[in-house]
Amino acid sequence: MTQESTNPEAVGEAVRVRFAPSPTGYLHIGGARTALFNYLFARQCGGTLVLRIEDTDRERSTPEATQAILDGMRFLGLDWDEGPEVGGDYGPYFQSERDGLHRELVERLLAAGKAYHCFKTSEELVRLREEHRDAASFTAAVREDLDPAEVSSRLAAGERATVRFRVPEGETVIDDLVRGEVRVSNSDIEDFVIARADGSAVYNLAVVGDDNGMGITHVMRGEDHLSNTSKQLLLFEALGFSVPRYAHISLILAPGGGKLSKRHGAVSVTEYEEKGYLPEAMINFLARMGWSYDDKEEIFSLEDLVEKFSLDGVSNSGAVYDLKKLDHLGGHYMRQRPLEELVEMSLPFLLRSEQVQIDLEEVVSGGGGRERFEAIIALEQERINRLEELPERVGYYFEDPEQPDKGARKALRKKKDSVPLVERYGESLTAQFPDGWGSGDHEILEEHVKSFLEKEDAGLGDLAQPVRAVLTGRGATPGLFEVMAILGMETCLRRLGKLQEWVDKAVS
RNA sequence: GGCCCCAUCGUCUAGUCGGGCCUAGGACACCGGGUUUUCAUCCCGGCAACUGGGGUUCAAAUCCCCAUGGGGUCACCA
Repeated sequence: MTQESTNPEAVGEAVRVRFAPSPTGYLHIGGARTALFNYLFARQCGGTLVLRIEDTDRERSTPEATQAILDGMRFLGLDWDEGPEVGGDYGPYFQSERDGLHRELVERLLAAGKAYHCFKTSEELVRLREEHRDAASFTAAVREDLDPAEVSSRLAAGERATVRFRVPEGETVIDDLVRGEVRVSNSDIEDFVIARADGSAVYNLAVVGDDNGMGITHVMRGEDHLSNTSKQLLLFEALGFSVPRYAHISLILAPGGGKLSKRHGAVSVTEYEEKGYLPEAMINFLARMGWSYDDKEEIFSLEDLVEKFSLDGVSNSGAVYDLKKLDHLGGHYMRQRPLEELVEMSLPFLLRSEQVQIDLEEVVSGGGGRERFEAIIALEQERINRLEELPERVGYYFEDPEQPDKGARKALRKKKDSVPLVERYGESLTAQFPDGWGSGDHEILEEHVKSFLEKEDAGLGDLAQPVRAVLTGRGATPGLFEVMAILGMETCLRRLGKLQEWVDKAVS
């Protein structure tokens, strides 16, 4: 078994790969990873990424799903060279529009005697399957050498017939780029249907026709297609087409093991987008599921991946996805993003929230509200993993907290004797800052508190803990003085005034 | 059930092709500790794996076989 290099030079032709989702739902994270791998492979070797929509399941395919898939790809930053909305020389790129092409192929196979009409009704087929457990005997039962004249007369009489491929004897070998040689005895492959009674092509034939028609050189797809591959190979040979290279990627498994489904939470790229995960985090996460570079690096940008991706690094065992890891990457990239961009991205998440009042106009126009808003985001930037976390964390900047949370109550109980100290602190603030302070003045506040505590001969903990609790209603927040700076003096003093009341409540 | 794929820490994985450098490396999670006004970040440390059994060999996580386990697939769906 020779595992050639995945280097396109060794292949001797321009690489053309495809991502071929069927638009029956949103872009699944497994599909997204397949798309990513195809994208990386194409970009790395200067090849072409084709996006083909396999919408031949008329019952389940929807335009909405197609749109969702395109949106998902764009969110991730995976652009395609040929396909919907961009066109190309190998179109059409919707499989349903290639029906004529597929029918021609069926005719060719029929004419060459490599396929035949099957008049068995579905009831008969159900029975045959029960009687014939294995492919070989099923084929023997279903395959009948009808007289051509009889076939045409029955067809002319309006009898319904599918077209089946006549599977030849022998063995089919898949030379898979990640799995090596996979051998399947043809006797394990039944004479499968390639055209429905209405003449339209069934999946395997359509794929072969399209992959060939689109000049695809490498087919990279999920392992669930491995069993289709032998059938497709048979078709390629029967049609005299040159066979593409194959690479079957292992599936992404649900946390408990097993196939990923809606039960396991978010499985569509759209859902992750809505949760506010950054696309670069998704890309990094997806790439590391089933692919690795070495024994050190974990962080990869899309650009890094284009450079470093290799089929050699693709593992052949299934990968259970771990949301904790995604969160970690989410936080990492959150801290990498320029503040300006985060501000823009945060807005939609915050505008949705009722407890956050943002003067959108002012933020967008860059007025004082903008400065304040940026300061808030800057503080949260290093603490969140996804944008969705924002609204519930920043409520206290916009409304006085009504209740202390658990951590705040604990702080209030522990420092209940600090009430007089805090009262004097409030007075000191008033005296020191007659005109208040700006949202970026935390250093001044910190200096002031130091000298205040020195005079009082008290520790910062005794003051900061209860102050944080009554100012924010929380036991944990960003640095107290940063928060106070943004809150402004008026708000701080007003909330500080409630300390005794809050302590009483917390203690009782 | 038939056929096919797979098998290293809880999870993602390096190492497996070209046996010795592996007393099995990294990351996430978890548990300690440090920094800090709390949280987060960051830093240090710890826990934790070659599925089992046979071979081959001076030597096996690495090669072979079997078992077991997991996954996929068996439509006039894609």
